[in-house]
Parts: sequence; structure tokens; C-alpha cells
Amino acid sequence: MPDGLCGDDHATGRRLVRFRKGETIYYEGDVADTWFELTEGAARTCRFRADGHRQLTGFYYAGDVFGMEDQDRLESAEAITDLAAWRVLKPLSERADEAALGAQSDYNEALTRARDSVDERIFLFGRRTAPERLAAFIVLTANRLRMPTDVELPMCRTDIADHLGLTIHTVSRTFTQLCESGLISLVGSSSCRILDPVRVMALAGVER
Amino acid sequence: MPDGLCGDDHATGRRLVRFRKGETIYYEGDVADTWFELTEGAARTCRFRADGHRQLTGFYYAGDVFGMEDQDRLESAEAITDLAAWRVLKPLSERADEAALGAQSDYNEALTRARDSVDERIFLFGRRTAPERLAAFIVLTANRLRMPTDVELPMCRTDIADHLGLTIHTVSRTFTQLCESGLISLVGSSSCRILDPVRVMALAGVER
DNA sequence: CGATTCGTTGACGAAGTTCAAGCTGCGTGG
DNA sequence: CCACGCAGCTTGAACTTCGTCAACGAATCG
Repeated sequence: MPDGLCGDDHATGRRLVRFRKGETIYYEGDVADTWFELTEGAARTCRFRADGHRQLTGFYYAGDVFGMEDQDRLESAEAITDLAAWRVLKPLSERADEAALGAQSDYNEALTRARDSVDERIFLFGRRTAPERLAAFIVLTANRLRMPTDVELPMCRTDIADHLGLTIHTVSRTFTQLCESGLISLVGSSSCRILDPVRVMALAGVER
Repeated sequence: MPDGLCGDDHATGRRLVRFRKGETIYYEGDVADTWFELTEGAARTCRFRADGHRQLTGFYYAGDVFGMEDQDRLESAEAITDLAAWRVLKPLSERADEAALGAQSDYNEALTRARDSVDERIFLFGRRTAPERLAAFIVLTANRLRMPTDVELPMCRTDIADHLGLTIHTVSRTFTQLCESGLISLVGSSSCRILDPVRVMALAGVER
């Protein structure tokens, strides 16, 4: 909700921050005393498992919030592209005045939104084939970016793979497979056009 | 069939309800004006996809909360065993008095707990083998039920399969495989003893 | 111009699903 | 009591999918 309030606003604990492509916004284990609302660019959150395998837990675009952990960061966040975001101080639970109530309600809403997004992603993980996952990913991204047919995918193949639980090889193969089936077309490797929305959404298993 | 009879009515909007094994607690699409805190028994939440495939999004045991959707139920909830639960009215966002603050804070805590649980599950779903998933499931369930070595699994194989994104065949095969490896032993099909906690947890990829 | 990074593609094998059959426990009815 | 049916679980064999290994093409940057 970046309304009329522009510039740094110390009174409300919101501050506009910028990161360059590839930079880390925060690290796993950091104290989570702020959360972020992206105004420009794209970000990703990820964890590393004991075996070194990277688990990408989410992508975030303009308007999205992330970093809602309760105490410490459970995952790190990185800039996929150059980005700008509001860094927002979390409300102190002890405060009970009007301002706190307002902030609390913002926080709640953001929390709920974050949970819903996580929830949506979980849904994508029940026994699904690579084409189904990729189709779902494309549809979801198209919706979130508000690009109905032409989706610009800001993240690399490795990011997509680590997000969908596939390898870059399978992701790549599946992209070409979807192209050959006439479902989508690719311009370069990041610009995706949905040629047959009905079939793509059917494959994705959503009807939104 | 509908909600279990009887309830301990309070002025706080909490009411004890009971359901029998197999009964539905609420349906996908219902208005989510209440949430639940389980006091006895076990429950599951699930969704159905267009292709009829069932996605089991969570198991809940005594002390757990579920049904924290923002507006409408995104998933249905069913009783795995006979159960008892507190059905709690969600706070109205307009109210700003003391009681509302208390309820709001309860709600927040429950919401955060719910999010963390979802988050944990997501983390378990990145490219993992059947033995890894099952081991993780056993460890997680043992922890949540506070049964360090002897876990009583109240749900059937189909439930486990739909939760882990596997088939009942693979789940069954993997159970026998873990038994043959000396990691666990089964008494009947629902009582699981962890024989080698170290290796089981290593396989699960957690050290908690 | 090579060096590097990222994406694509082919061959092969391991893991998991599908198909099919059989087993076990349990309730029902003779 | 046993016979029977049923539902849940297990197991075997064939097949499919996806990961692994390896090579190669395209874009970028010094």
C-alpha cells in the first residue's frame, strides 16, 4: 500500500531501501525486526539444507510483502533484479495505543497475505508432474505480475528449478516441450507468451 | 452428522464441539468465521483438485489449531479419529476494546503458529525421495505427538500418501524398506517404533 | 578473442507410478 | 462356529518420469 506517503517516514517506521541484482536483503538467522513491501523489482527467499541443496521458498514482486518471520529469519532473501522496497518496523506487542492498533492491523493483513501465498505454494506440491508444475508456475506468475498472456520471468532457470523441486534440465526440457505442444512460446529464455490459456490452465489444475 | 453435540458455552465465543471418525468439520468454500483448537483426537485438512486428486494439507493433534483462513475455507477439515475441539469465534476487526485486543493477540499467535507449520511442511517438499519424506513425516509426527520413540499414527496409508505426494504403494514399500534397514519397526500398520533415532533423523534431514 | 555463465539437448539409469494380484483383519450373516 | 465380503495394506512386474552425466550452443565480459 504505497499511498501518498513518499520518502523516508521515520514516524511510522517505514523506510524505502534499494538493493542491486544478486544482493542479499537479509540472512537466515538474522533477527526479524522488520518486514518488507516490494515497490519495484523482484526478490526471492530461500533456505539451504544440510546437504547443501537450495530450497527456494518464494518469489516476490511489486506490491508483495515478505520477511514476516516471528523472531529470527527462517530463510534469507535476495534481490533477483535491482529493486526498491519499504522496510517496515514490526510493531512491539506491548504497545496498546491507537498507532499500535493500526500497525497491528496492517501487520495482520500482511501476515495473512503471506500465509495465503505460502499456502498456495504448498498446494502446488502434491504429486505433480514437471509440465503441471511449470504450467502452474507460469499461470501463477502471470497472475501475480498482472500479465495475462505475456509473462516476463525475472528469475533464472536454477531459481525456477529450486522453487518447483526440479532440476534445471527438467525445467528446460519441459519449457521446450510446452513450446512444441503449442501451449506457450518463448522469446529468449525469460519472456514467455501463453498461446493457449485454456489448456495451460487446465494443465496447471487451476481455473482462475 | 453435523457438528458434534454439546458444548461448553462461554462468553468468550469458545465452544467445545465433538466429531466422530470420518465426519467433516467444515467444507471448502464455507465462511471461515471460526477456528479450531483440538483438545482430543486427530484431524486432517484437505483439498480436491479438478482431476479428483486429493491433496492433504495438514494433520492436527491435541493442542494444534487449524482453520485460520481469512475469509472462506480454502480446504475442508475432517476427523481422523473421534475428536473434541474448541471452536473459537474469530475476532471482529472493528472492535478495539480490551477483550478484542486479547482475542486479537490469541488470534495472531495461532496464525503465526499455523504459518510456521505450513512453512515447515513446504520445506520438507523440495526434491526429496520417498524414504526421506517418510522419515521426516515420522520424526515430525513423533515430535508433535510428544512420543519420542513409539509413534501411534492415527491416519491411514492413503492419508500419508496424499500428504507426502506419493502413492499408497510407495508408502507401503518404503515402510517395509525402513523396517528391513532396521530404522523402525511396525506393530500392526499404525504403531511405529523408531529403532535408530539418529539414522532416522539424518535421513529426515532434521536434527531437532 | 578466450573465459565464464546460463540454457539446451541427448543417453542412460534410478526412483516411483501403474497395473494386477494376493494378504490380513474385521464385521455380518448363516 | 465358519463362510463370506469388504476395506486396507502389501507385494511383484512392467512402464514412465525425471535426475545424472556429458556435451554443446548462446550470450556476456574482460
